[in-house]
Amino acid sequence: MTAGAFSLESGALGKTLGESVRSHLAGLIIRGEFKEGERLYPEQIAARFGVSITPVREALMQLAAEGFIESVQRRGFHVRIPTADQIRNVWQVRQSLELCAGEQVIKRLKEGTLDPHALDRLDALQKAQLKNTSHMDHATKLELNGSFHTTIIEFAGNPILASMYRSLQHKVVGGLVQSGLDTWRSRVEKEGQEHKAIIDGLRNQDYAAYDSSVRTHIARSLDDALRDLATRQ
Amino acid sequence: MTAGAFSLESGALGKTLGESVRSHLAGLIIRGEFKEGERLYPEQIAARFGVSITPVREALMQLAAEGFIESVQRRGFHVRIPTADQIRNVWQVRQSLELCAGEQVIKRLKEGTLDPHALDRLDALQKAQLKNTSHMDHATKLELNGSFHTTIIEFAGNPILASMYRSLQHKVVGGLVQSGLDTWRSRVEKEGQEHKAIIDGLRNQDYAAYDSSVRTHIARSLDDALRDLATRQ
DNA sequence: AATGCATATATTTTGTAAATTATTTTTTAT
DNA sequence: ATAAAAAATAATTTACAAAATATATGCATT
Repeated sequence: MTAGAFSLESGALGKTLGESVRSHLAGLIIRGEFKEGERLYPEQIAARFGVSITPVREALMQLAAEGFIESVQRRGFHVRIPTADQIRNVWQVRQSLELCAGEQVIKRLKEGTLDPHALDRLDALQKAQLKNTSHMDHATKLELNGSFHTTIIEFAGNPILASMYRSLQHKVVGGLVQSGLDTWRSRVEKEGQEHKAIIDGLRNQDYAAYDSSVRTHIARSLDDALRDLATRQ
Repeated sequence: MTAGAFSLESGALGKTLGESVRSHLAGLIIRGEFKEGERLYPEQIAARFGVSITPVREALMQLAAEGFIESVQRRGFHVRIPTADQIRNVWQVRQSLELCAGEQVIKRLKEGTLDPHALDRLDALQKAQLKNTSHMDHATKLELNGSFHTTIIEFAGNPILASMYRSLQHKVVGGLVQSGLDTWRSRVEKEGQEHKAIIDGLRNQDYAAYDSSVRTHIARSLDDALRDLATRQ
């Protein structure tokens, strides 16, 4: 009877309260609303959202399982601060999964399970990235960049691979840093060329070419990520 | 079946109740105590363990996040029934991660970060697998088999890779089937040879050889897994 | 007087029980 | 036989209680 008294905005359609809290918090973390290493107090969050502690706790544990935040026994939840080694490790696995995806995409192209026109979406993404970089906020730029890789992963047609890749991305959201615009612009150029090489590898169904362009791209991307991390300190 | 008391306190030092319940349940699932697709009722489990529902729910959600079981909104928790496609997908990612690990292990051997004697542990595991297969229960056999691959993953020195590999293994525990002893014996022979080839690839620091022996092994292993699945229906 | 240890207190996490909400099944009426 | 309504079942959430940890305070010792 006292139902619907709370005002936890946005699509709470058939979702549980814990789920709503989870997606809200994930959004806040991605937007960098919390400082790195900041502790998240269930009680405060509960008060902020106008719900009790249980669903908040549920959400926090879920986020910890997904790698968004870190949970220490009896010592609460903290926003992850990835170390250089962790970033290297994530990039290493990322490379492995992207190689796996490409191998699969090429296989599917060859056996006709995947329409070659699907690759046009990659072209579109690559071009969208090259223009309009100035009036985009950090989150959008990162999202656009991420979409390119996520799309390739999706084309592999392996949901388990996709979910693994996603959870990998979550592990570093706390470490993504706002780079200066000048830095960004030169990066976009390189990234554009590298992405183009990756698309070509897929389109020509040439795994060797795909393999080497992915490795080049990942290596450069790792360098940038490590540089960003060092800048923050 | 016996509604006897489960001693959760055993060695529960520093662990929370939810954690104890989680590991107990994980053990039960691995041992095949639950039927495939069986629904897990929090209330029943709580009664069985003599605790309240909250820690049980916590454990179930944790297990769902790890891929042990499946959770459907408002419809409870179920033991996963992997489909043939899911098994294929898992094996595909498994292969990718094992290739990544091997590449890293060889790199570490070359740069001297990993002692070549570490590989002796793989020899030991391989030999242990070949003998004493008759008086081992299913779980032990699977564990021994799994250890071989897990050890290689560990040698890569990438905790994130290791945790991904682990969660991948969880995704199929519900689908592991008790094979007949005769079937098993012939399998062990093949597996032994394949594992030997994999070790050789690493020891010779020959990635191409490692790559092809892993692919051969995974392909054969996938065939067996799919055959097991088909046997059950 | 300063430092280290021990105890006490306050804060936070974890666990319980009960209430609420959603879903499924059964019953009843058309 | 079908559809609607009510009851039963089970998941979710809340509020409250307990357990555990960190922090602060005080006393003793050097």
